[in-house]
Amino acid sequence: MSNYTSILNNINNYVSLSQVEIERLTSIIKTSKVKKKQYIIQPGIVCQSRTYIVQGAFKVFYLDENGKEHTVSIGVEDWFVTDFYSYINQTPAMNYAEALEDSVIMQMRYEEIEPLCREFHSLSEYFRLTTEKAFAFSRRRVISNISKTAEERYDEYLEKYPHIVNRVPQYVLASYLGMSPEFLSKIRKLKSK
Amino acid sequence: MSNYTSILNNINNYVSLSQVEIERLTSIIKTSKVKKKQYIIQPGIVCQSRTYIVQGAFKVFYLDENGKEHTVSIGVEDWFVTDFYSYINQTPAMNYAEALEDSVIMQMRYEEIEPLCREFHSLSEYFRLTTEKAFAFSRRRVISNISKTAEERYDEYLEKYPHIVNRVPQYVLASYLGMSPEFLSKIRKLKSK
DNA sequence: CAAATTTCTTAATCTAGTTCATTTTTTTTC
DNA sequence: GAAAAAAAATGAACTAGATTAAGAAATTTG
Repeated sequence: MSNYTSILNNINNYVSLSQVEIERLTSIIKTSKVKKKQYIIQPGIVCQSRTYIVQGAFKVFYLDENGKEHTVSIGVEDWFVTDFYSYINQTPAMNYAEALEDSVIMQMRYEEIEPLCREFHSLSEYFRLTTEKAFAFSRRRVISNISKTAEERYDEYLEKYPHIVNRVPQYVLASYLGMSPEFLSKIRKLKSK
Repeated sequence: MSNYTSILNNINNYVSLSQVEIERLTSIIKTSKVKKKQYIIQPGIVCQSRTYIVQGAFKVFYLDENGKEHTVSIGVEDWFVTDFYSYINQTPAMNYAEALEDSVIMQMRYEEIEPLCREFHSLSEYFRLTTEKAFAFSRRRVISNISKTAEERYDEYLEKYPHIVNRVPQYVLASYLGMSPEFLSKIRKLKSK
């Protein structure tokens, strides 16, 4: 039933897998459909899998002591959604991951994919290279957060992810960018003039 | 002359290297002493190496259009200092990395360590696992930045890195935490009462 | 160890961005 | 497709934190 084209193409951008590796990898991948508003990660529960988005969109967020929502990340097709802290330490998650649209995901469980990384060098390389990229990207976000104004952060996002801006609710984007939804609304109004 | 104990111990926390792997790795490691205030990374120049801190401390920062300094990261013994974005893409760096103390570092050049990662599975695993950890940590910092007050961020740092707080200039820490030095001074005064 | 330089403190003023409350618009649901 | 629910807009009042400026303390350097 499953079509692995999309994830295998992604992997192929970084390393090449042998036929055996492909078979072993796809054998542990579990494909599923997730309805909008459904959670795939929840606080208190260990994040068991690396989740690749085949189709759809997700937000990762957490609720602070005041019940206020903070968007940690936004992901669409061809991205991974994971509560990394929970996943690598195999400790209960702090965050939710919620489908923003009806989605299709492919999941690899920790107990299966980690041994596979230890077994297959190229798989290890794939995750090394992609995580290095994600890390570099995260650093850039930190830099924006500590040194740019709200408007500059919005502009930056607009330029970098024009295809995502209008796909997620505005309050989710505002929270991702570290500002109130009212303020983002104000910024947008200013721009539209 | 060089003593590799420290970096090899670090690696040993994640994977075990064979004698051959150790020899090949140490053969490409270049040890050097860096005087306080010296730069090991500079804007416009490609970040050529992964740099491991054997002894000392570094700050990574960049200067914005107004010449204002923003601390991207602070590193001490047993940490890596790298402008990751520049390193992985082998494009000119945006940041400076400057020694905060007289330091001893071990460097592995991109052209040498990357092939070694492709050759040796355990080395690839080592960098995969440590980068995953660094990434999870960076995510946490993003969360703090978007959802916590300046005081909460300081408290968090104080709890997490009590040994670093008094080792770096206060204005560097303030900038790392995304606040003005004056405001950090105010927070500290409040606490001391 | 004195002079120079760098870092830290303090206080007054200012502003980018928040909060709160209400209304309008859009989306979802039955 | 009407009613309910969720999201967005608007504006007024407020505040966390920035900026500026000047003096005090600490550190570095010859």
